[in-house]
Amino acid sequence: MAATIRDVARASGVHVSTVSRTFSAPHLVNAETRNRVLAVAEDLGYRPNRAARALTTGRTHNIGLIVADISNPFFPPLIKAAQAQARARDYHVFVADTDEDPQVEEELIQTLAKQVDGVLLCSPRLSNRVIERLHAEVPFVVVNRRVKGMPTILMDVGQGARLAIEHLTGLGHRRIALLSGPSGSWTSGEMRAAATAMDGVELVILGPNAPTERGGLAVAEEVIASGVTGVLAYNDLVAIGLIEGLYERGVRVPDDISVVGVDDIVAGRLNRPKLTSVAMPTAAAGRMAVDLLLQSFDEGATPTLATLDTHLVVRESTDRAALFPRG
Amino acid sequence: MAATIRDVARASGVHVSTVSRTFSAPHLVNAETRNRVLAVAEDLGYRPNRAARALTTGRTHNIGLIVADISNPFFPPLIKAAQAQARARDYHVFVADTDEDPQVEEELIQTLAKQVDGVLLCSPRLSNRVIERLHAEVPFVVVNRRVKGMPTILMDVGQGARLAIEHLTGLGHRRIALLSGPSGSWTSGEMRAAATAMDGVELVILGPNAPTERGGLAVAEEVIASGVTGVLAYNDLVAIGLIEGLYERGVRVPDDISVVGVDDIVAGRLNRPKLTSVAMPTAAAGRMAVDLLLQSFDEGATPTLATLDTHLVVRESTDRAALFPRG
DNA sequence: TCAGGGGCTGCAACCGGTTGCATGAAACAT
DNA sequence: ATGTTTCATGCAACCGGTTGCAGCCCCTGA
Repeated sequence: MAATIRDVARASGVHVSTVSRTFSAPHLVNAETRNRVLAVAEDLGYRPNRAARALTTGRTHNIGLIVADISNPFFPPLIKAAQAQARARDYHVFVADTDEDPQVEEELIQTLAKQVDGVLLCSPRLSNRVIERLHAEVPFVVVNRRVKGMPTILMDVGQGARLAIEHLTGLGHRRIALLSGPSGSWTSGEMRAAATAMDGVELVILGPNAPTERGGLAVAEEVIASGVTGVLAYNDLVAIGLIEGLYERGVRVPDDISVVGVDDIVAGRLNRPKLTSVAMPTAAAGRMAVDLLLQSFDEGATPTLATLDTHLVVRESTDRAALFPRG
Repeated sequence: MAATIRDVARASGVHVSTVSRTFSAPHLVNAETRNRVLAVAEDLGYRPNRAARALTTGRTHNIGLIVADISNPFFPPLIKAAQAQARARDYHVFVADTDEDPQVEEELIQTLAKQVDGVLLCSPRLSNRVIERLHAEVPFVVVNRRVKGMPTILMDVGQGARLAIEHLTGLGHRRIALLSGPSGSWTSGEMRAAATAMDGVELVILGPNAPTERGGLAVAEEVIASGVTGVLAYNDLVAIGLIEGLYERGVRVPDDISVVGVDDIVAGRLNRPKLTSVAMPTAAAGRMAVDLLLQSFDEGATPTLATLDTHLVVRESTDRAALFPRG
């Protein structure tokens, strides 16, 4: 149905190879010929068939983007940025959602591997060992996980955690809970490492928790029982769920307990109380991940490691510690 | 690098066509041979190359999914469901985001057209005329837009709007604002049509508004000026933004003004006040859209139209109309 | 005048599958 | 014993591009 390279060749009186070169190596063809071919192609509505091109070049011009859960508001800005960047580079993006299941994640990588030139692994739940094994099948860029020998983008959530805890101690909080995330999460580990390394804080670690508002709701009881006055939650969803759970039990935020989230998602900005949160540079990470991946195709470049800064956005969910904390 | 069909053929002592048939038409090959081939294939880690297959069959086994804005929480559950369903059917999904721009939407469809077997158009902003023209290039399933001659999935937001307004009038509200959405939005038109057709309501239509919390914030002033006591917003983001805007101006929800949203996104459930909202069956729509699309490949079936019910979830953002309305 | 070289184009093999047709063997009917 | 099916497999063309190689033309320098 659609015009092929041969149609264009016939209509413009040149050989198919000339048409091919007109598109993939324009400098090799005479300007006059090139223009004629382009005109005819335009006229016929010709577009190179990517499948055919992929067959000979071995390049699909597709990339895969694997996230734990599209519904987690942390990811869409990243996906959006990655997709826009890819499009600007003439690449298309397959998005896949693992439902937080490492098993599914592995399968997805396997099936995607032959379909794409590379994969963006965002906040993977797989172990490093498995990731390294799969790396033999397809190039990766890993976001928010440190895997040796692979291009990596990290958001410095350890720094963010420190800022959050300093903020809390600055408000007089001494006993602080850290709500950790899924066990496979690098982010969670970083937060924990940063938090435990800090002085002047009694740290209570609760979790692992599901990285959802449900996870926050579920841990509210424990938070109250732990006697803390400040909480750093794995992410904003957990923070929001926690606030809800506390509220249901008559504990108020920030009056009784201060809560800090991570990710600075829109919902947190709109919530009441507005959430104090560690902002993550997700859009920048998405763009950079795509560029790093494409770059890794061209050169046999040494894998880059980029660390992006995070910062604390103070809003209404944190306040001075109560003088007489609840028992 | 990776094993090809010829490697498998050589290693199992049969012709490539037999290997091919083993995978794509198993019933045509002797059980014994088939098992041998499968064993060898397994052994070599052979996986059919989709690009090559696409070249001869004309089927890519990919589908495109186009949404206005991935960051709009309405879409992720739909995307997630569609992607899971597609995967179950051995299809992969390209997700693309148009940034609410009809121009970009058209370009995306054009470039995606050759790469996929069909496209899911979710809440398109393009005109029906353009959609019909593009339909010549690639099969569509349209979600939340009525386009003749195409498989369509509608969420009955008109019914939802009626339920919302009945709910408000039942609480004593007489003068109600409808915050309309983007001009290309079918959903917005349906809501408007349903609302204007209702008796016993003084309807004030405001907009079009951007379908974001920013859009809601921006229209707060106008809402107050209009003297309404109840509001039906284009979606939850607008509703949340509006509540924020009203709050900034000292108008409280639901005490002074009642607000109903649409979509029933998670953020709305967590917001305070928790949002009364029209719930949309997004996940079901996503699954069904995929099935309708695949179905449209096989049979030259007459395009189906499916209408999915919506329902009202009453929470805290609506209450009895104030006896002495402001204004 | 002729060798050498650069610029442009054509030729044809190739990428990894699919599929209509031919072939051959076995099974069955007559 | 012969003709007819049926079943399984091989053969080879084809999908729509890409690319190494060869050939041609024309320009340059000796």
